[in-house]
Amino acid sequence: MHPSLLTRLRDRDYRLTSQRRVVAQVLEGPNVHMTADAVHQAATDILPEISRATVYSTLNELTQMGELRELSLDGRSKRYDPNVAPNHHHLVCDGCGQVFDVQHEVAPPTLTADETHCMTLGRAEIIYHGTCVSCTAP
Amino acid sequence: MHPSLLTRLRDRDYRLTSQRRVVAQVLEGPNVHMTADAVHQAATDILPEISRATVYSTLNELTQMGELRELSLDGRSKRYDPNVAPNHHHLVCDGCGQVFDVQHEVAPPTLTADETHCMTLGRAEIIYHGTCVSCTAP
DNA sequence: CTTGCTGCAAAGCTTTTGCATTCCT
DNA sequence: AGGAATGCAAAAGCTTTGCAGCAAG
Repeated sequence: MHPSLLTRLRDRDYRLTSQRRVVAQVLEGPNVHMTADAVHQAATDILPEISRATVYSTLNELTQMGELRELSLDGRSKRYDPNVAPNHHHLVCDGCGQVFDVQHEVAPPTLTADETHCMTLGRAEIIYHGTCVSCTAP
Repeated sequence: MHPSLLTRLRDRDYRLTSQRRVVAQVLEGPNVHMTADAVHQAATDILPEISRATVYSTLNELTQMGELRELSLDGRSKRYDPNVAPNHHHLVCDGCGQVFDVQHEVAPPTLTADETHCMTLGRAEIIYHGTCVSCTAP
């Protein structure tokens, strides 16, 4: 099992203010893919005076540090994933936007030399699109 | 070779007004992944009085019809791809946002029964992240 | 005549920014 | 005290919407 987000942050030299701790706390757990707004709402329940700007800037810092992964799944708002394991992908309901983790053993097909267009390659993510049961019947 | 977007639209019963024709024209060609704003700008060069709202609504309709694919690659603005072939994926520069097509022979790994979470599966898209040559050296 | 498309402007949602204040060592 | 983090409010970027006018069958 991988260490939790909060544990990882303590192990780095990252100043854990109460606001930052609450943001990390809210993002803790498996299969968590919250929008910035959802994080702010959940954080507000614990720490009522936390501001939107702080939530946004914390999310951006953690993403920058590699402790969160930013997901652009639907063109609306970004989602934040505390699971940064490799070969970890997503299944999205195109109806309601709900997200499930998909953990594979194998990596996606590699690119041939001319397919890379001289770019330095980073990770490859797979987005599986689908429709969940609630969104099927109208 | 697949028929072009404009050809496909003519073959359906889609009313081709001058505005819609210009939008389709601008999106014609290989390796095209424009934002709505880019489409509007390019369209304005041809048809100066075309409005933003019309461009947006046309893009949404064509996406709905399955003639365009909406790409959420970077959490900023959506991009529109006239190439709707299967096993067609994307390589994105995380620096400048430029996009290249990637055409594979094989499909991504399939999901096991419990991985689908009872969802009806649609397409699977792979996003390869990387850094292009211009974005490498600071 | 009737339906649908367009343009304009306004509103909506998400995210970022500037600046004064507060917090923490 | 001094540097960093926070909150507030304003601004910025992207997209949708309501409505009046126009075009086309």
